Amino acid sequence: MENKIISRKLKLLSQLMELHGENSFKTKAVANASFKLDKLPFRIIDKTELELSEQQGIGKSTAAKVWELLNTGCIRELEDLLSRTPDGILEMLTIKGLGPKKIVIIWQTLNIETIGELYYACNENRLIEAKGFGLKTQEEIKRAIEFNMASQGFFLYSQAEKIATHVGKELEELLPKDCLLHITGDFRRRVEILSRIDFITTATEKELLNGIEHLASLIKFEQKDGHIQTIHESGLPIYFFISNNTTFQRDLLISTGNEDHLNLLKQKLDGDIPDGQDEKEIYRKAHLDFIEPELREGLDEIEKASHHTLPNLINYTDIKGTLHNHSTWSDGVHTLEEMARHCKETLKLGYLGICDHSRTAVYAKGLKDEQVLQQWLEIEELNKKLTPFKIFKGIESDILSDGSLDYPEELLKGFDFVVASIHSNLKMDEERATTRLIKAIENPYTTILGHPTGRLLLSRKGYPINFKKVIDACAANKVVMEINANPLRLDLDWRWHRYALEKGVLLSINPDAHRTEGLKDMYYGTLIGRKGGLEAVQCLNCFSLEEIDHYFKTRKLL
DNA sequence: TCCAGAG
DNA sequence: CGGCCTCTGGA
Repeated sequence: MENKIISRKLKLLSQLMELHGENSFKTKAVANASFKLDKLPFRIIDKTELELSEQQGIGKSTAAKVWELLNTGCIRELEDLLSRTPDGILEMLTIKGLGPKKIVIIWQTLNIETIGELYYACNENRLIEAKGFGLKTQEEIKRAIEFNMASQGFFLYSQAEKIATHVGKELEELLPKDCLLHITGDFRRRVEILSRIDFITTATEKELLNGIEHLASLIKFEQKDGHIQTIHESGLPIYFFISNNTTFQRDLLISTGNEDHLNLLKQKLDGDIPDGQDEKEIYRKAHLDFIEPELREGLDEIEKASHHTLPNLINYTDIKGTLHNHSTWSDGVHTLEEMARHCKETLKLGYLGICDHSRTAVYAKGLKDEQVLQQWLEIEELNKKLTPFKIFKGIESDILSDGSLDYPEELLKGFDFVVASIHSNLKMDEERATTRLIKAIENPYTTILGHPTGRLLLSRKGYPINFKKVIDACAANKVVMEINANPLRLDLDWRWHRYALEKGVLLSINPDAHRTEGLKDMYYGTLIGRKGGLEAVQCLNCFSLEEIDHYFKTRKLL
């Protein structure tokens, strides 16, 4: 990913050089080299240094040639040019529809240097003045910019978590020992995408400011009424709310929110929210059971808390195994054995479901029919070696456009379980996408419906589906729904967990891991499952090895 | 991932 | 009209 962006940048820079009338041989050399870089494993350590690896079948001579091209003077000129190139120009590369060539044209003819100016030009109908741009392209670019703006300023929970942990730890050291510092706000409620992080503290404003000033990662700060606003170097705003020892628990609860939840809570209390020893006591004063922060969304949680029917939320330690993972058989990074040993030895899990891509997914080296049989042999061998740990024979079978799975029945029969998911033809309307999914759900060999909407948070909207119909179909056909635990997906969305659970649908927290480290993503899946109200007993991979083995076997007999 | 085809 | 750039969709 990063490689691609860098090589596109190099391409852009070489275009710019051409326009600036630099030595054309060198320009060509750089253009050539940067073109080849698309295919090379490389990494820029700083602006002047490239690291070329000899692995992955790239010959030494090719590597050396590229290295030389980029090292003999070209880099210096590039660097020079880079310093003269407005930041906005490079940023334009992030807009869909704009590559190096087009950006240079826009820059040269319209003198546009930032995305803002570009957007403005689109609105003023000026972009069509540039050669090669028509009304249609102008509209496309405008739409692309709008999409970028909409997702800009938002961060994935997983990204925010890294920042929050880091800042929290560092700041704790800088504040007086007896100070409380607690994460709060949307983050505490485990909202999947965030526009800022909130902390609350009992430190005084002076102590807090002093601490913040010593944190190099917080680039600017502003004092507001009752809180301090800062911006982390990543661009994520961090707010610090100042509380005190007497009202801390109440302030924590209020800053955690959300607004709907607080309003419902106030109704229960006939007025304002009181203070307490801890949040539990505050809820008790409202005659409510303690409500976990992730459930505080103003949905049915207050109701349930008053009837003592809140779910007993799942914990990460409830997870007994993992389903839906990839290996080197398809597009994974680690071998089946490495994945299995990691599960068994490092994560102490009882089983691993391996679900490499199926034959339609050529792009992901999907398994051909006979490869499936070979993989089964390897699984059987490994199972002997690793017992009592067990690898389940699974497959992530593509749901074709008409809703069918892409292996013949005789082969599907042989799997312990089948994850069915959509990877192609994502642009269906709601009706067609829904019937496509339902047909796959009705397939007797489908055990789990994989990432139901195909969304990628902050970058791709999923295909539109009728959630109720899809969930009902899963209930009717005893199909488990995946909570894809990849922090970019978290799909099924937590807002639909309750409905699915009420219908008796089991959920499964699946990491969709393509490498051993990816298995940890089940942590994010657990958090979002908690937010959705998931209990361990309703989660397929919280089943013990014996239970899940039995589940797969009896399910197939039905 | 790669290629043909469209805009 | 051909060539060019970039995106899309199918395999």
